[in-house]
Amino acid sequence: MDYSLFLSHITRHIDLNKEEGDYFTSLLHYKKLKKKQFLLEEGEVNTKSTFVTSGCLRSYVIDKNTVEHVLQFAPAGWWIVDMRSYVTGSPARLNIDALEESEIFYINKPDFEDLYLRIPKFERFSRILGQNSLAAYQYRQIDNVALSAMERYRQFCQLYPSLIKTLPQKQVASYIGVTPEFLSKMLNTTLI
Amino acid sequence: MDYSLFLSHITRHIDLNKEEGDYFTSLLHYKKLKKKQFLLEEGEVNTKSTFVTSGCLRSYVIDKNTVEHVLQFAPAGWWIVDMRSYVTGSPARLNIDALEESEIFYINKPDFEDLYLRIPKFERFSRILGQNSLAAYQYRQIDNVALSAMERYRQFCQLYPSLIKTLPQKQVASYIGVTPEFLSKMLNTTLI
DNA sequence: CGCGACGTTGATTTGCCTCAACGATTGTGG
DNA sequence: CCACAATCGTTGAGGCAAATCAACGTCGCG
Repeated sequence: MDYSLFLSHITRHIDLNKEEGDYFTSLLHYKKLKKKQFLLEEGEVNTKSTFVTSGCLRSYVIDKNTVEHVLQFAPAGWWIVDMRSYVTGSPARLNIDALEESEIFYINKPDFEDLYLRIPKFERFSRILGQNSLAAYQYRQIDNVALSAMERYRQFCQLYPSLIKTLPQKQVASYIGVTPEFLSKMLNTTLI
Repeated sequence: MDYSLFLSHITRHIDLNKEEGDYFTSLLHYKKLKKKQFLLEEGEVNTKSTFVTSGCLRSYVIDKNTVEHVLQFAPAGWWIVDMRSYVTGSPARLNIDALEESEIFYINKPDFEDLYLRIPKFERFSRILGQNSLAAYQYRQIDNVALSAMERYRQFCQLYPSLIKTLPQKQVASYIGVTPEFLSKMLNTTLI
């Protein structure tokens, strides 16, 4: 099993010796997801932290008109979770599925809690990860309220230059908060 | 100086003995803010973590049409920070000011970093705080994309029953993402 | 007292949505 | 390996939620 991407992600923030690394990887579960396969469905409890090693997942809600709204894309190297459900054990509002064939590692919450006690350095790791995620969410929120649809699209292209090439346009539309029809018109009429 | 609200906030998540509590409070700076006084202005670097003990602060952006968009309210017992600026040292996009006369404690970032090394339990505290904040931001984002203006207003009333009574209506409008005129019409025409 | 901030109401505009139809591409089962 | 079904992007007509602009009454405060 290839843990290298995951371990290098961890050791960007904290140092691990061999024993600690081995203990950590012993907690990991590997899973391969087919396109459209669900990792979490609305109403279930999100009991694991998931790290993507290949492919691309997404989290999204479905509103009362059955329209999907993408909250996050998670290509290789990203975590994805319904944090409220994970922290409180309440039913998830988010769905998480695979946009293409993908590989993930996940850790069950009780194992992660043990890990904090056994190797307290992981508290630091999660603290840093949480702060970075929070920074991203704050700024996404700012963009959503302060920018026009076209500006949000440009922002998205800047932020995820690699995703823009592979993602179906309707997924991008859902992420930036417009209909696929509108995004299409926007891209084909705005010549500037 | 009254540290009780702050300390009880901390000890909800981690235990502190007297010595640890004393060291922690020795890092705190007290400040009283007048109404409309700024704690952070766009372009500055957010170098401190701020905890509110009385009154109410807000963070907001100003878009290119000079319209304010409120990202967060911070009444007593809440933290407030431009996390991207705090983490990376980049110029802040957020403004933070006081909606009324308020009291805060802040900790400078280098002191907080030392605190993590001196009392590693604070890594755990910040990890838990970060996860809770992340949960809140994810769900706010969901509400913003999946709910109508009226539903967002109701959601706000549920979430901040105490704020709704004291806050000027235009601040609430800005938070839920509509103009003050529209919120007024919405509340006076919808009889249901 | 007088000024500025706030809430309200009306007339008008607009950014984006809805619905519908169509061609191009992808993928899948017979 | 082909045929058919999905899925996707595009385009047009029409509609609606919310914004903009403007005017006015009220209140709190310096």
